[in-house]
Amino acid sequence: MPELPEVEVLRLSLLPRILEQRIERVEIRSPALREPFDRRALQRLAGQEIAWLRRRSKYLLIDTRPAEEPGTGREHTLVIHLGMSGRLTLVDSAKPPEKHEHIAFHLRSGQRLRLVDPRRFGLVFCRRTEDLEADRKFLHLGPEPLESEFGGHHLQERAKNRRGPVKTFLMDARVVVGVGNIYACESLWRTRLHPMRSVGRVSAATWDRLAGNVKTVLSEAIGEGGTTLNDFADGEGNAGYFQVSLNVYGRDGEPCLRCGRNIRRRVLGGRGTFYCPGCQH
DNA sequence: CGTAGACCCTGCGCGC
DNA sequence: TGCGCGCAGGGTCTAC
Repeated sequence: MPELPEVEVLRLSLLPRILEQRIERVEIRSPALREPFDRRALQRLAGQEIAWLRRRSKYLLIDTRPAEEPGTGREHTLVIHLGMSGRLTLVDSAKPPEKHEHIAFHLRSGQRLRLVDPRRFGLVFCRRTEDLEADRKFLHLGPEPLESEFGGHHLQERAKNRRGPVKTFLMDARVVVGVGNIYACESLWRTRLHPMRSVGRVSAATWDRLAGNVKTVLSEAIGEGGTTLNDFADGEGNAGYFQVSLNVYGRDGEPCLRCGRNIRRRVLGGRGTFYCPGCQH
């Protein structure tokens, strides 16, 4: 479900609704997602209040602080990754749990923030806020694509001494974070760049255009509330609209909107890859 | 070191 | 209506 825009949309929708809320109780309903829940660490969030919401890569970061005695250095951060099928929504606490509801944070408002994730590729853990950056999950991540440090020059530098198709490269979180399968396909289409093109045979000008298109596609998707294919929803359960703006993803066999040739699908790095054989080179 | 492939898991839509 | 198959927006680990 979620690439960077979906997580950002979720962050923005949840922020005004849970900020300053006290977490009264942590309800762990399953033993594990992608990794086992650390119950003790997660239970430390009970009694904390939500200080801010951040996003790094496709991780949603919920910063908390002690509801009493603030500034004592006991700030914790709840880290949530939605995997492929995760949905994080705010519902009334009286509402009965849904199938695959693995964890819920009961708030003072009488609502609970719950994670529903059928495929269980998601991840939830808790860290001291000050230890977060050093965590293995974050240590080797590339820059945020919407920050100024990301651009054509960065891509070109990282492509040195590397081989392989440009699409796989673009989806490598050590190169740049947040670009998943949908937005990689869309960015390459806009750049007229073939997903199989070797990274060693991409010009500086093309790296520039690609980086620019990554920024454009992601920004537009955030503006449209994300892409809802099956199940994405923001914190209130609202679907996104960017799927109507998709130019190649999922359009296998349909004519290219730019040149009319039929869009093709092939598997690259184990993922369905959509491109136009007529105008992507 | 970088790269390719397997794997984790459930649900859905399709063809038969 | 039911069954089996292929497919799915992510990341990590292993073998080479």
